[in-house]
Amino acid sequence: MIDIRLLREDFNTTKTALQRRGVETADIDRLVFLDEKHRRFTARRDQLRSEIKKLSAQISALRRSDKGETVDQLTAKSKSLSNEEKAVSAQAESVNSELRSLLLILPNLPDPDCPDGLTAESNVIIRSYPTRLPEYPLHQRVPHWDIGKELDILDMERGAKLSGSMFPLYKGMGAALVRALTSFALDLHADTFTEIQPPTLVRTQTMMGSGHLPKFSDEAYQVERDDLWAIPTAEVPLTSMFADEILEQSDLPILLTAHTPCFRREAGAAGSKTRGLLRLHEFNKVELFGYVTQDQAADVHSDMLRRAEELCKKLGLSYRVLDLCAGDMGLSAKRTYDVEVYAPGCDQWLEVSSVSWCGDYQARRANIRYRSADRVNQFVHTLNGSALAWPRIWAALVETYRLEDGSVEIPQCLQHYMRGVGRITK
RNA sequence: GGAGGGAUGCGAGAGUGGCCGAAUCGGGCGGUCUCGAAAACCGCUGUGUUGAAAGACACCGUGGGUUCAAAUCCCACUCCCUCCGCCA
Repeated sequence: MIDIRLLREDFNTTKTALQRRGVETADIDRLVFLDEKHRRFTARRDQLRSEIKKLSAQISALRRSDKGETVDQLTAKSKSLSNEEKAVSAQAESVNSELRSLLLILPNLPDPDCPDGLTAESNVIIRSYPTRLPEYPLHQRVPHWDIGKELDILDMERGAKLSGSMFPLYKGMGAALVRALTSFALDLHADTFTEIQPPTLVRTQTMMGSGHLPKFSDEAYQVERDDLWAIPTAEVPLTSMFADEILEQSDLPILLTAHTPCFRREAGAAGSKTRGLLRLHEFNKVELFGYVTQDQAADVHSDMLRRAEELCKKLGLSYRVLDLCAGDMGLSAKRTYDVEVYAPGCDQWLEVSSVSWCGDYQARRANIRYRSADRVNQFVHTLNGSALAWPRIWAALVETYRLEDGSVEIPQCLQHYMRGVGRITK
């Protein structure tokens, strides 16, 4: 969440920034109103508590000198103050809880450099690789769901039998391909990122830390019986890994990578954009994550983006990078770059990575700080990015590498991870 | 799943109703001493909210309750440890 003091101390700038993200004026005004009210109540409450404390001390002292009636008098007075304190506390608490719930669904302030706009149409393509989309011959114009069936490496029907639509089942070299991609990526990141294998079912509190709750509860699978949630991305456990901790500045940056399954309900999604592997309830992804100081954020952000792009390049896929506009970014982000690969078979650009700098928004929620050199505690900055989400890569790969005879070539860099197999044939 | 034990500041660990936000030791930081270091000695050293400041208030696993007053008493929960059972 954002620091409420920004609204208090620099109202106009903050309001304008929030409006760029599509926040209603009425909500902003409500926040300011509640903040003032909350401070009034807590001030009164603290004043009452202070008086009660003083009376208690007097009672304690008088008890020893045995002044019965004075003690009774003071006790009665303290009792009535105590009752008032309870009432005021309750009011303060109720205002606080409304304030907090509003704050928890309020988006982060966008980076000033991030493009204006409220919808995906305003996202800016900042580069394409290769600069011009190559010509794809007819044999590369077959969608991956057909290729998967033809080569018997993807069985969406049986996946659906087990779990419903949008749950894929990879088979044979199809399954090996996902595993190869994972190993390839993790090995590539291992130079600077520490590999983590986190739990994939997490507490409500953990989902709150990254910003996935309370606003997006409809998007997540919930294990109600045990009060756990299936993670929609490794970002969730990685964000809360250091929750409620104070790190040393010398520990930073902390750079992590994790391969996990990701679960998304994708409520309401249906139609041509969901065929095959385009949109799934469960998929695998390698994630990059960073805890950094404010000064380190920009470098780590561009390094993560570079890594996502590097993977696309090494896999020989056409891709482009988008600078997301203020209104299209996720709740927690200040600046986001998306990487999209081109899938010639289904003729679509597929988002395979989203690299975000979240400032101190998540750190504030999860209470993650570091002791700076001048011994002042500050919130860390967090960054996350996929590198990469495999099903769409899988799709783009089999479509791009399909040969005239219907077989699919395996890119050189992956063959080592696939027992040396260079081609998937019928 | 059953039985028991525990949770206090950076770490260890006292504290069972009233100057306890918390003894003591260790660690860290600063100083004295030293050519320098070690040792010794002295001092400082939790987090947050609010306030211009002085200050005030909150926090002793979490949430409730009792009381004029709770780290301390009561209730519920969570986590950790030990033993038994079960198990990839």
